[in-house]
Amino acid sequence: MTNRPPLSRDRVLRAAIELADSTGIESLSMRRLAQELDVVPMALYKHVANKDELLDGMLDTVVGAIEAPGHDTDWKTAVRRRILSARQTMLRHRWASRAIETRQAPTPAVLAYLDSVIGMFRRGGLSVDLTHHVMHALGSRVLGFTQELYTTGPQAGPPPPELALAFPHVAEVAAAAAHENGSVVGSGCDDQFEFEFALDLMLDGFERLHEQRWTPGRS
Amino acid sequence: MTNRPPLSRDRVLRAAIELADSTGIESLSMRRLAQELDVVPMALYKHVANKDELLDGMLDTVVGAIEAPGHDTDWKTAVRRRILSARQTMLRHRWASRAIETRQAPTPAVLAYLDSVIGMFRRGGLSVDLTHHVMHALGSRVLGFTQELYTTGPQAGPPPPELALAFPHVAEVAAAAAHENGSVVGSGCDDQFEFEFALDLMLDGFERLHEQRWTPGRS
DNA sequence: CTTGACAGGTGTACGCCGTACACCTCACGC
DNA sequence: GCGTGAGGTGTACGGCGTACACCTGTCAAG
Repeated sequence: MTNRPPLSRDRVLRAAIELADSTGIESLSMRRLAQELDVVPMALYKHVANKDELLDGMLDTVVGAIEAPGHDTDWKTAVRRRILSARQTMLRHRWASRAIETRQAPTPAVLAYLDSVIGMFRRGGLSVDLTHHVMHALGSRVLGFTQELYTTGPQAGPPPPELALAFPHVAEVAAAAAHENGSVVGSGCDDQFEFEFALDLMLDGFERLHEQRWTPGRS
Repeated sequence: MTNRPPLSRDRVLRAAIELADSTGIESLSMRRLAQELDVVPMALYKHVANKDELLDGMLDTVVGAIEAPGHDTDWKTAVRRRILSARQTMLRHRWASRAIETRQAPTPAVLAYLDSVIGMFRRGGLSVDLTHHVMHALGSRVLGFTQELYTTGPQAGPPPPELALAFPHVAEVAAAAAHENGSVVGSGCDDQFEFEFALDLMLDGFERLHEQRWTPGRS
């Protein structure tokens, strides 16, 4: 009827992100999104496979937009900058953190982001083992919010080779995790160990702050 | 028809938890739950107000079941035990962590649990300020998983008095947070500060581990 | 014993959701 | 001129939460 611009996967994703930003992820429905695009609901399915795939696409778009800082400093401030940058992105799209946790498998953009952060630790000289546990300790704080990111799915021990090429740092850490505990088969990391690693790290930090009479003025 | 035991709020909650445990929270519907209880869907509404209230009830039930350890040790091991105990509970009900994050207001049982953990820090001598930031740093790790627990809702500055009576430690920390930043009105804590506090705490911990050549053998 | 109130289970119906499937339309290469 | 395929449409189905009117059995008051 009206002369509206033709749909495209990109336009669909963009509109979906905008809609989720403004009205919340829970009220993002295919029908509502179609209406926003002045189109019949089924038209969307010519551009995204289904709602899950739509969410994956939205997530990949926003995570892919996290800006990467330069590598011109020490690993600690580089990581700090990258994570705070991720946080800014996540604050702009508050539905994203929940959506990431809900997905069962990380999207390529999330994997790429993790790979880049792991790379920072490795370039800083941290061992593969330490880097692995450090990532668990950060949890989803690495993405600018807080929650368990590495769900212990039934993934096999060794990573498939094509993943190793695309995300070398992820693959390296995953391989080390598979070796560290005795069995080659199995989920690869000891959840309980990771949890206690992070917990003790924080409790030790709290204790240190307490002993040195920490006050809000200076961390 | 058959002589089945009469419904009750408790039986409904119990069945809902069992169903969520076995088939996942996403496939827990009022209709499915009613069918499990051999009852017509609308019968449930005589015992729970609606699905949200059902979820709150389920959450309160499982969080209320976290066992409280004795106070016969230092604060650090006491907190450690309590959190690991919470983790065991959360692992038994894997839907619970996601559900807690989804709720907008913490249920009474969650508040009571937070209050007890805050009490441990305070009894250990940590200042109100430090305790406040420490709770933010722990995030939802304090409940045995990882994610942001203290959503920055539009809550007013000073806590209502009845809350102060029921959860004195929560109230104390909330009051301190309201004072710490200049304005009495407003959300009470500086999200960015809390995030960086926790992030730096962990990065400092990582650095310390790296410098002392940490290996998986000993934390 | 009658009655009437009330707690608790029922049946129907509405508006939302995701999406399968058949269809229409129209630009474009042959 | 015509097939073909990309892209938008219309209808329909099964599932969801739940409003609302209804029925039924229990039990205290009269």
